[in-house]
Amino acid sequence: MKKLSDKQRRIMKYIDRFLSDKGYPPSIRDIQKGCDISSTSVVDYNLNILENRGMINRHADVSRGIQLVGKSTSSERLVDVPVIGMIAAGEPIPVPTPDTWDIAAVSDTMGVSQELTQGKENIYALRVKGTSMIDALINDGDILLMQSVSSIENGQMAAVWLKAEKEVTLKKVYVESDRIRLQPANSQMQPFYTSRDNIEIQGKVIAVLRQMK
Amino acid sequence: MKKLSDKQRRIMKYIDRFLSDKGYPPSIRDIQKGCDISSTSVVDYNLNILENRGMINRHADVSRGIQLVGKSTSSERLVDVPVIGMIAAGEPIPVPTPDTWDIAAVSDTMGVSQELTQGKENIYALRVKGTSMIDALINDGDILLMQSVSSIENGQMAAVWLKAEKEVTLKKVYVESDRIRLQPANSQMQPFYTSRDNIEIQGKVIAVLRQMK
DNA sequence: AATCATAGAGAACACCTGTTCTAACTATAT
DNA sequence: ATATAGTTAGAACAGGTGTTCTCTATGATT
Repeated sequence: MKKLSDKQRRIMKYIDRFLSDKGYPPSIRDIQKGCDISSTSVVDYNLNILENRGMINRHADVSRGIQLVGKSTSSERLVDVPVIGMIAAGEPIPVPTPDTWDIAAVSDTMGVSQELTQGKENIYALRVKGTSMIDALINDGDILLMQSVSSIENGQMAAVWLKAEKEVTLKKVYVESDRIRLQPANSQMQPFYTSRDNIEIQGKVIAVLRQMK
Repeated sequence: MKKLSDKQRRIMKYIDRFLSDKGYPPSIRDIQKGCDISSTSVVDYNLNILENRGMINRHADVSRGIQLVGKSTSSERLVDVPVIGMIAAGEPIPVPTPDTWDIAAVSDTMGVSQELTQGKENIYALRVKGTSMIDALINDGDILLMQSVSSIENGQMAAVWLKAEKEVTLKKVYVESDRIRLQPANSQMQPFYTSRDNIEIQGKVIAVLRQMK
């Protein structure tokens, strides 16, 4: 794929800015003026190239019928996730309640790109308190994106409640013939074994976010 | 504020669906057909009401010049960040070039919530290759959000190139009287000391993203 | 020098589209 | 019944807008 010309890049940029600025796409003549191009036909010419490259979609005979591909109309790329509480070693994690999913009823939410949630449903977030999950490469203050699920597949990272030990831990869960193997994310560390009825899956870990101060 | 009429609600819904469907706003006549309204003037009439109520913005004499208010802000909450390469222990990290910041010219980008970048400029992303940064609680496959800066403050996490050792490491950097202290994020681990002219700050770490499979 | 692909200029056409005007039709209150 | 405000119909106008056509310019290749 050949590189875009300078003019084509300017046009892409202009459409993008115009769109997020005004909420509707520019006309050919808007682009002409905005990018300082001499003729509408030149704009048309370059738009056709951009369409062939798959950068935009054009709708014939529709005024301002330009669509930026990949920019799936803004709001769908951002998901609001409820932050329902803390997670710490010694206490069970907060469980999502029915009105957790009603963003309007939740006090604390955070915006997350859909690339991160992969379009999954029933996502919530937890703040990590304490350094007890260092072995999962998770630090104090990190944020966990969790999915509320009834069961998980082998090898997936989950928040697991250990009944006997009365603590929650983040591990990759493997069901073996007669026991459960809990494997830390840090592969240098040893797995932990326990019985099937000592554990309770509290949620599946989708992603970890850490923000530096 | 009086309630919207049934027709006005239908129009709002139609504009919303049309917009997220096609990426550009509907014309008056699109709305007329889509909402089964008898005349363009009726559409115009109701659009004026919706504008007075602050539900939409209209731009005079601009075809498809309808803007849904409230929807425009969501795109501003998402930032597109260029992913400019890999980071591994034994090699210097890719350096942002002038056209790195031109999203249209970069092949790989990812959407990130502005809550994460805190509105900072000059943000780029790196994929982590290998497990050499376990001591910074960073795993293979993680994504680093970096900021291109000329200097950093004491205690901030940075990607540091160690000239003598010929490797890059992620540490909190402290300038002490006669030496540099590099402190791992994992507080259980020992700091590393080196001389001032053995290091080269390659970027400031803004955030870490980890996605589970 | 001749050829060809790529890019640009300018103008004109035909349709799209916002706007406006007039007239008629409700519904409610007087 | 009368008046008034709110809503609807239909048509027509003027300018916006995508498209197309012809001609020109540039630059690499033969």
